[in-house]
Amino acid sequence: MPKLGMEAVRRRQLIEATIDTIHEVGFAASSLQAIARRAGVSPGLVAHYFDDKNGLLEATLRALFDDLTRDTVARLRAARTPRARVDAVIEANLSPRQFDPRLAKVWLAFWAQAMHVPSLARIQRIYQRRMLDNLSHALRGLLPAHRARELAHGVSGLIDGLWLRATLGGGQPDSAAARRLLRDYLDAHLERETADA
Amino acid sequence: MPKLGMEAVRRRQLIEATIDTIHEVGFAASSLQAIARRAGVSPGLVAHYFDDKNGLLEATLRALFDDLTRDTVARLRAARTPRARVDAVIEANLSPRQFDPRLAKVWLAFWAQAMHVPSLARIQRIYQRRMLDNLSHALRGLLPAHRARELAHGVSGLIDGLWLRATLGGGQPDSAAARRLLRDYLDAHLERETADA
Amino acid sequence: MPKLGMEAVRRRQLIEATIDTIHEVGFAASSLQAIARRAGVSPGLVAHYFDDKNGLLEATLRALFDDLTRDTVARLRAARTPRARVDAVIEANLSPRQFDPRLAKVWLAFWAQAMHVPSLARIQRIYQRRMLDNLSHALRGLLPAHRARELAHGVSGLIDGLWLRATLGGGQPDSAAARRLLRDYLDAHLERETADA
Amino acid sequence: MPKLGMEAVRRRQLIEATIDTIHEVGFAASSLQAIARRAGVSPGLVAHYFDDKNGLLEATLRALFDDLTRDTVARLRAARTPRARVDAVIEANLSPRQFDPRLAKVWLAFWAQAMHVPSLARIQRIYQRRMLDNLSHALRGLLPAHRARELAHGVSGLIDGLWLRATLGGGQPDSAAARRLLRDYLDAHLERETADA
DNA sequence: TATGAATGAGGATTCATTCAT
DNA sequence: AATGAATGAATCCTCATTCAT
Repeated sequence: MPKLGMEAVRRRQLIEATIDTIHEVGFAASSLQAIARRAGVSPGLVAHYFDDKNGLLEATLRALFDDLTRDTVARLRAARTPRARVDAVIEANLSPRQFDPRLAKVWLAFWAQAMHVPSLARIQRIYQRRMLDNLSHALRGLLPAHRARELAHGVSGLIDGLWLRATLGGGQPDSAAARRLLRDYLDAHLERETADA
Repeated sequence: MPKLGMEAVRRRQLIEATIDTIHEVGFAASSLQAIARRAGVSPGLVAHYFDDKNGLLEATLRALFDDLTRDTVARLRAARTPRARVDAVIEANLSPRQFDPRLAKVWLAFWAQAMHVPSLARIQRIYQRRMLDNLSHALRGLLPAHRARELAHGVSGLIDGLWLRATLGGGQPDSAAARRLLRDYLDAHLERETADA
Repeated sequence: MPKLGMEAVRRRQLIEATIDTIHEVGFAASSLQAIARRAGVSPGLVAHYFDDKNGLLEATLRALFDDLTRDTVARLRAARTPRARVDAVIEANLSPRQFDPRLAKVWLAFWAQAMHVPSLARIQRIYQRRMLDNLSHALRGLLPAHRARELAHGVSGLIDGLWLRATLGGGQPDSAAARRLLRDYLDAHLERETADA
Repeated sequence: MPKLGMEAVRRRQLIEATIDTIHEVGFAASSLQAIARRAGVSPGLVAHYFDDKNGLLEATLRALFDDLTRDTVARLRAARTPRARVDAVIEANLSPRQFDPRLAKVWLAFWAQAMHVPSLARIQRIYQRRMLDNLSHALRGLLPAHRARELAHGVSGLIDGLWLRATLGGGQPDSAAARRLLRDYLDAHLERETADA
């Protein structure tokens, strides 16, 4: 059975199984055995590819994160105006994909765990920082620096909060409603700033 | 020589120990033995007062929740205008107490766990629903019903999001900054609605 | 089932089971499960009384050591002359009990292990040092200090070597033969020293 | 591109890695993967050359043993008198090489293990028997047969005991001191036997 | 010849829970 | 009311071994 180049396949397989398992039984009940069974491999194989359970968890969070990053980067690259760049960040983070319970529950489980596992905390901080920076930078095309920074905090807070409530609450508000609320939020604040000037 | 009122004392003792333990080692590593040791009682005692581990966890979340509810109710009772009632909800949910890592981390751990434990999910849904209702109701004094509902979603999302980012991110933004952002958010939207009229 | 004061009983029970297990299957194959099964208790109980496997092993070696120490002390106390004190040490260390394969194999397994486990190495060093000191001290009643020290090295070496060969070799020489060889060794050297003078 | 004579190289490589590993982490912790890693080969290769772990261990002990045998034979061949032959055996078994911790610890680990592994026990018995025979034979040139046999037991016991204490005890007595003690032992006993006659 | 993939059993340990006292 | 003894299942992980390439 041992074919060459299995590594990439097996890693992907195990990461997907980890996501599915956490989704179904929760973080605390996600044992290596359960994950391996779902992936259709023996539990010992995890050590072969990820050293230990923590290695697998870290790789899984990183995979989620990289996926979101790729989406964000693609949307940013296509945006031509400051406002379009702000919208790009919002669209990426509140896309239907991010509201898919399979992924959303896993993200949340990792956020809770990150507070006690350094390797996860590192990834989490990068996520948080990057969203803020992307928004700040885009908003600086529309507002003075300190106002841009402040509004970036508001936007990222609203993004995460709406996503959190949807994830916890069983779908309300959904992706579309969340994006609408964010557009409103932006419109209200940008109009106001303009009026001030 | 059973002392009177021992029950309340012991229950409080164990709930506090649960909070401290989750705060320090995380949800997954919070064993009954660890909690009992911290409370200075034997592990068997948990069964006596809470049936089993889940009972203790549920009681702990409920204690956190009741505390927040009491604070909210008190502030609402003191409010005299619709806007003051909205502010009361915001103040309660973004008070420095809610930013205390000892409590915040535990809340978050419970939110993540709630998705897989019905008894916790029930409390979580009540929390989410109640905040929305309180805000909706207050805002209906200022806006048409459907706009009030929508703004309530925004406000509660922003509350939870700012709190989440602060909890995960090590204190930024803090309680005061979060409340300022919410006041801004309200001002911007209420001005706009008024201008529309 | 849980009676008070079980601790001493259980500890003894588990230590005896450890000795029997190492005797029968060797150190490397002595799993906690095997030991617990032989003691008639569940594997989890080991943690209750000895923290972990190492704690049990350490307690076992210490029990062997204390037993030998008690025997040695009793014999030394009864000895009235320097030569009698030397003989006491020899008798204790080469008594039939020390040639009992059940104990001898376990001692040897521990000596081998001690080189890699600090907690065992400490006990081993005390054993080695104490035999040497007891012999040196007794011989100083018969010889000048530096000769006493040297002869003590020879006697303790011969004690351990004869015991080792008997343990490894299936009984040859036995306790009686070993003690005879040591008497000869002492006689030859003491005569010689006296003749020198 | 299979190189010629690869077999001997690989076998030697693996045996050396086994010795180093046992020396560093002890017998119980010496896994095949650890040994293979140190040898710079894959774990599967062990099966190729030694069938299984036990085969590798047996080959390692045999290598140690053959080395000692070669040294002993060479010294015996050079000896011209009975006493010189006795000294040859002592010199070989108490040479500085035998006090090198790298080898000494491994010998001891094997002795302990031999009591439970027949293939090792066989080698161990040959070692023990051969030393005794070599000494007996040489001493029969100086003493009556039954006295020669008895003294041979003493000498071999003292050899093993001094070596054991040095190995366990961190260097005391060392090779030179041990050989001196054995010379003394022989002198004292031979003088005495001669005087008796 | 040699590798790396893969297994599955077995290791120590921890855990929630139960129960006699 | 409260304890400490005890269990047995489940945890993660490591191991010797096998096999296709």
